[in-house]
Amino acid sequence: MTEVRTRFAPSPTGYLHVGGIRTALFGWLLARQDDGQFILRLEDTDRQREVKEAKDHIINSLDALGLKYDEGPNKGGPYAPYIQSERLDIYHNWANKLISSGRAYADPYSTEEVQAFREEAAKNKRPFLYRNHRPDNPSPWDGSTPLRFKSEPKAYAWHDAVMGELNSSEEAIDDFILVKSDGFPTYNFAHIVDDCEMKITHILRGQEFLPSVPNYLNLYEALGLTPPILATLPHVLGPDGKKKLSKRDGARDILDYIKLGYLPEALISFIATLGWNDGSEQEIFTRDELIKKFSLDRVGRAGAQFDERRLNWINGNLIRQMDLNELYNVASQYWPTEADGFSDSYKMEVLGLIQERLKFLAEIPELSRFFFVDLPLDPTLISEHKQLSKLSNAELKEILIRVKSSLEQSDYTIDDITNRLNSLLTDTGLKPVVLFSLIRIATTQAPASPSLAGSLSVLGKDKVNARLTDQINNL
RNA sequence: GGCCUCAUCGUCUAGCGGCUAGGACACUGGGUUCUCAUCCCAGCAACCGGAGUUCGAUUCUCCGUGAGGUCACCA
Repeated sequence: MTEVRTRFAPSPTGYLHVGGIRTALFGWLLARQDDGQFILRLEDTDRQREVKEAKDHIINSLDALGLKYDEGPNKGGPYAPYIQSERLDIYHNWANKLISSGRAYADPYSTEEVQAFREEAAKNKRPFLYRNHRPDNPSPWDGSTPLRFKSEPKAYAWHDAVMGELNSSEEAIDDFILVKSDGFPTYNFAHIVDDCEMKITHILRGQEFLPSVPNYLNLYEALGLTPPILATLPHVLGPDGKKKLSKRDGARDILDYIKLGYLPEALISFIATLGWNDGSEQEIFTRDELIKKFSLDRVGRAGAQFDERRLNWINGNLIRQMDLNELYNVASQYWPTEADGFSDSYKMEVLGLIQERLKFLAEIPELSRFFFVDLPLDPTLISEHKQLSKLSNAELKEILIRVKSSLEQSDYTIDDITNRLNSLLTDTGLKPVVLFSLIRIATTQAPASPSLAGSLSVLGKDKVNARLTDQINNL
């Protein structure tokens, strides 16, 4: 058995979204689990749509997710170059083979003429097939016109590693363009040549290519090649649950998720389980588990809707499981500017308190700001509180004064603060909802915060005192 | 319109002839001395329709229906 060689072959026309990454991930998993090779190949044969920065952006995206490729641009390998625009002579060699075997010919028609054929077919409600207009005696190809494949229409039945047994009728076969008049090959031609040259064993790609597969099979035959294993991945659907996820409809750049503080491991697990599972009731998989367990025949055949809420759950789950030091390291760029100048140990304590409520790292500022800066007094926190609003300012003030005098004597360990809070509860006879809510509001001025004793302990005596005083003076 | 693919809770899915159709996310209710969150418990919620095969169909077959994809000198 030859080693597994999979490839991810995006065209550098923009960023990568969840759908594209999933194709890359599955190929990567296949290669890793078999100790094979994962290849990145850039399919830049459309010079109009090419975006300059896209190449680096794609490479950065794979890198951010830890999907390292063994061969590809910036890396090299035994079948370099891995950028199609640098392989033009290879495609022309293969094209010449087809010309000599009589399986390719110069397209004699202008774009307008072909368009006219197409419209005529549409008017007659007939499917348009270029081969119905195939010229009898085409002139030799001089490269100034498209080179077309001379197809041999027939029905096909083939096996797809995901979809199972597929078949097509001869209407699916047509004379498609191999080489464009600008000398660049089409995807339809170039990918077949490259996959052969690069010894690719599995082709993974989206469902949108399914209607073209019969044409590819026809071309493989004309070239005398055995097709690799074909695997068609169903689309990842957008939020509406119907159409495939697309940049046009606002699909997010995968790097945006990274910037928001989604962990690569969470993204990997989430994306892998979009259409795949191992049959057990496990919900989250580590990278190693995926490598061990992934298989194409357990990939679902229906499109899967992309649901960010599930991603949030996975990410929050992994954040909670992380060791605090480890979390602190990955969180370093997410602190609010107000945190500048605070010590690592202080920030680490803050992080420890908010860890369990983070869904993604970019939430750190809103959840932690009051630990670093005194927020302005917000009277509505009291006036709109269903219990506190019943008390007069004088009563509130009296309670806070007692709190303050007790806490002034605390050593500010969590245990001591907890004990003092409990004593205050019995001494004042107040219900927890009244006493604790008041203290929390006075010391944070935030609608939500971590546990009271923990927050007070981290804030420290000076800040707590000052904030209590401020609240008392403004009642 | 032709060709192709798909179809289980709102969402991701398990199921590969016999199950009270399972799990998770989300949602709702309750508990954990304040809030938000975590955690625990409970609840809500699905086999697109119709034939056929079979003792028995979510599962197999066919026909519908619905959804999507594709019919480029884009990939």
